[in-house]
Amino acid sequence: MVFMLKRAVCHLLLAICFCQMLTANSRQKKKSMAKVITPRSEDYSKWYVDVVKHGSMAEHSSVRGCMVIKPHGFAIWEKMKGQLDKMFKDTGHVNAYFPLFIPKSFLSREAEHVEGFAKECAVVTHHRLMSDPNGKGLIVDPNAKLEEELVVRPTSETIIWDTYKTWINSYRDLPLLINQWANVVRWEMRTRLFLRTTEFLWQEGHTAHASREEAVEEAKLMQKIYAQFAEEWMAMPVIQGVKTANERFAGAEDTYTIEALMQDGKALQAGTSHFLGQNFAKAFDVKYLNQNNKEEYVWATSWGVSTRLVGGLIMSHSDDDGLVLPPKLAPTQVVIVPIPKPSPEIGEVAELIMRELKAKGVSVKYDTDPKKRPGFKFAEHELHGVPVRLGIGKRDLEKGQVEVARRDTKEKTSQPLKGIVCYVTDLLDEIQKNLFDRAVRFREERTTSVDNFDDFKAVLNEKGGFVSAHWDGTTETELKIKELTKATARCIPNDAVEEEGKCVLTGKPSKGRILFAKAY
RNA sequence: CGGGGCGUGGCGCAGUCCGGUUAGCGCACCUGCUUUGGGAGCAGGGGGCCGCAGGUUCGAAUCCUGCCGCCCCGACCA
Repeated sequence: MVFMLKRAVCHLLLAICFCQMLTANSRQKKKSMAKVITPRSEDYSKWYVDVVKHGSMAEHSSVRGCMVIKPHGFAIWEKMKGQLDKMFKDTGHVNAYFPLFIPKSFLSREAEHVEGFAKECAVVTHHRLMSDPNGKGLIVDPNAKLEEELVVRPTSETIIWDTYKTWINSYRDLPLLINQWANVVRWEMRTRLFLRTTEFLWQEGHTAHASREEAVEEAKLMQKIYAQFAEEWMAMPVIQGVKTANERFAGAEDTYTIEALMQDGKALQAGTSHFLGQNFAKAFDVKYLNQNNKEEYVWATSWGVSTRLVGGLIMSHSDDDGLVLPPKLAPTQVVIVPIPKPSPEIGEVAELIMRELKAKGVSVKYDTDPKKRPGFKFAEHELHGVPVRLGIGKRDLEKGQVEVARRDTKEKTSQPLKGIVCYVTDLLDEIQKNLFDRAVRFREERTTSVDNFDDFKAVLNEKGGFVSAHWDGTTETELKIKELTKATARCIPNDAVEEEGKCVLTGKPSKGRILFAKAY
């Protein structure tokens, strides 16, 4: 009896303590944790814009559809660019630069290519402005009309193949493996920060080869490189596959793609590599003399990834507290926050840690801003996606430890100062891996095989993600599916197995499954 | 191009329906003091042709007409 009473009292005490903790907690929350990010569950689009904004990635400019990439966002792009550029060069490519302007007539040389891009081109018609004779401001000088209008490049195949014509004469000039980093303009009707802007930054590789086989091999190689980059650096798992005829690049014989799945269950085409056959060689009359002194058209590829990848990066890992960046692409990998403010003692320890981390190639910052308090800094670095935060205060120094907070799981632990550098470098590796594994798990949960159209629709509506289904191989069916479900054929995966089946829509025979999804 | 929304100090908004002191509030900024282990408090201070152009009126951020711009949702696309 006494025992039971004791227990009851004990419970009561516990309950009271718990209550107090709760109130204290929620009071604190209400008072200090000003949430600036709309939760994903509430409004995914708004969440995305909030993360971009508060992560200091980019903002809308005063020009419709165009964004300003801010230093933090640009630093991430620069890291991506640096790694990709290295991978291109390691596989024998060199960089060059071709003009922003393309004569209008060039674009029409390759029939399908025009068809694909004509509707979204910005066109330069004049080369001079003048004061408005009727008042203030400037007008386009009607006397300064261009003889041939210039198109702002939506992609550079035409201007590049016009140039290659003069560069390629013999089989000795092949293969020609060139890449350019550039901006392009596509006048889209609807834009979204990073994912689809009127002007965007990208790289475009354009290669010329002596044989079909070699060109196909090149296109596939670049797909592999993109996939490797996405997975190892962005921690963004991708499906490698080939596009259906309908989704193919305008002017290509085959388009190889990497497709990623975003947290809202929509697919993102993250990079494409095209086997162009001899289409552009024929359109621009690019021939070479083979070893038998016979003229032949060259075989071509083109491949590109853009600042859209940054959007993919954000939507793969970030959460309701802001950006989450994979350590390999984070401009700052570790931040040290003095608690409550910088002091000589903390500074000494911070300098020591920084020196050792930098020696190991880790980018680290010591946040000495005296005007911001620790809590503010915590929130700010979380919004910016800094993978690891070290908190050092007087209590830590006394115990010879530091507080380690990881951004991906938001776990906080105290670690001994001794060996902290190894701990942190290991932790960065672990975070990189965890982000990738987490994204793979998410994609697996959101990839569903279906065998009839009712299930197909139900899966798309209820859980989204990739739907793996049989398809009869016709564009007609593909379009019908799109009309009925808004889902598009993302790709025929490279690792698809041969499997007899029936088309999910028409019931006609099919030899394998392909992936469908609603897409960005 | 259709549908919706918005335009007011650097940023975010209220005020507009129903016209009437000196156009408010929060954040940020400047000064000072007190603070500092999860977005500090107090006091004082600076900053506005209310998107543009006409009109109605004694009087317009507010009403009317026209224009411009941006965002969101769709159709087109990376």
